[in-house]
Amino acid sequence: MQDSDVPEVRTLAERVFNQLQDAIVRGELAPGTKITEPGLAAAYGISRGPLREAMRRLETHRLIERVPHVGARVVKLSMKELLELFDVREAMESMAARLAARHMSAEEIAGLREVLAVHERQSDLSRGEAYYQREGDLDFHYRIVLGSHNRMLMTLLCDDLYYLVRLYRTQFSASGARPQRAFVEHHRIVDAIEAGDEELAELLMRRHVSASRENVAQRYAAVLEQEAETTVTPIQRKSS
Amino acid sequence: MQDSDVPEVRTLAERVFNQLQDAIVRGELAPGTKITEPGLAAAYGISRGPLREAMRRLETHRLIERVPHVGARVVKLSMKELLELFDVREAMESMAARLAARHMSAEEIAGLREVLAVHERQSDLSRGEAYYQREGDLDFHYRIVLGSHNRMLMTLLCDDLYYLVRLYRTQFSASGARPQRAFVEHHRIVDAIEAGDEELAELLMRRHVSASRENVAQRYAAVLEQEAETTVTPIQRKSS
DNA sequence: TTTCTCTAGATTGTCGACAATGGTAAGCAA
DNA sequence: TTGCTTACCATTGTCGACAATCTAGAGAAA
Repeated sequence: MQDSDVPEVRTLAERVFNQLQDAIVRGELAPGTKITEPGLAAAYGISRGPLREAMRRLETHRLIERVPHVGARVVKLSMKELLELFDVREAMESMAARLAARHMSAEEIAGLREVLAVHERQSDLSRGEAYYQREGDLDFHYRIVLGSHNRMLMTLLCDDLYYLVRLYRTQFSASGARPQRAFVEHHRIVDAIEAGDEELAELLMRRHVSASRENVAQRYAAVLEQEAETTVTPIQRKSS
Repeated sequence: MQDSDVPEVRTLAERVFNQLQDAIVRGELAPGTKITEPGLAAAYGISRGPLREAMRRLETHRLIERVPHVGARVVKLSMKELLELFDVREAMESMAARLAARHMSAEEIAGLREVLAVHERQSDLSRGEAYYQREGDLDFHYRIVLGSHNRMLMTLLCDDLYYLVRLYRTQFSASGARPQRAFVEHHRIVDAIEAGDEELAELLMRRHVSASRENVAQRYAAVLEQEAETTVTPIQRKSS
């Protein structure tokens, strides 16, 4: 309550890191944009010292890529990397679901159910609006990871990978596109967790992530096909 | 061959980061040691700028812990965190084994077999000497991760977690303590990979890591019991 | 004797300037 | 015209100094 304009972050570098992270994830800094230290330092009104620290943190979060003595640029995400990300998520989130089934308290499970209810209500209100749904989806996965009570898993997934997931979603502007199926799967996962059935929770989460992956891969193949039709004669528009 | 004294690393910060990483993993910097920036900067003969960058990288690798305006200290590892690490490894390495069974080339598999052969030979020479064996063990897991052909998995496991694994091994000075069983399991895993049997490779790797975890947990319980006997009267040796 | 406060020291955060490296484009030769 | 050389400029890497913050210890009051 008392941290309205009192800086809740203790250091300049941290504040700038958060701002930059937000700007990148929201797409305000386009992928591939070159980042120059004096430029950004001036833009945010700070020195290059804290800015470099913020950039270093962005690099470890894989939001920018740096090469020594050359510079940094916002990550340009490839479909190959997106599919890699799904494999990692499948491995870690299925483990998280297993641990959640083992460790989650009744209160945590109730909170999880609440998230699903809110999720469902909003989806009723705006069926085509994917934004809330996606945030709700991330919220769901987020809470299960927290329920694993495994701090290392939490850090890896919530602090590192989920920002990448959001970035992918904005860059490919790809909605989940399978809302009702995801609903059902989410509920089944919570059921398994509540029953304390570790094996089932793990299996269901694994299928859930895997299905998302297949969905993305399929749509990607479709896009590729479409692009192949429109770019069979790319020479004619090579240069002006 | 030509990089004898020509710096293979492009920047001071990177070199110091590597040196510090080594010092911590080898135990030269004891866990819990307070890190002061002026002190280390003087020790390595560099300014605080590059040193802070190196420390930031160490922090993201979880080798040191920092709190703003207070300072940094070498991580003090708890058994709870070690067990958490095993859970994460189980999740990611089993996925790596699955992908390795799908993607590894004949050359890579041959190299993997070679590692096992060297491993076995050294173990014959010095049965009690756990050092080579452990390095060989890490080499084995390392190569399977590489065989997954998943860059994100490689970064997460090889660049981040494996340094922690080494740190745990030096801090707890705990050898694997189940050499012959690990041998057999390693061979079975390679067999499954060579056969392209994804499911089996994943399952075997999962059991392999899980068995390691149980081994550690069991020995930890034994240590706890032993400590309970010897530390019922801890006051007498409180200070010198 | 114990506890609280306050001061002093040290440490971290931030800044501006200098040195080193890489990219770029102009100029020259073939 | 094309290819290479070279000089310039922008950007990154590094350094030392100042400001903000925290910790420890001395001293006073209960």
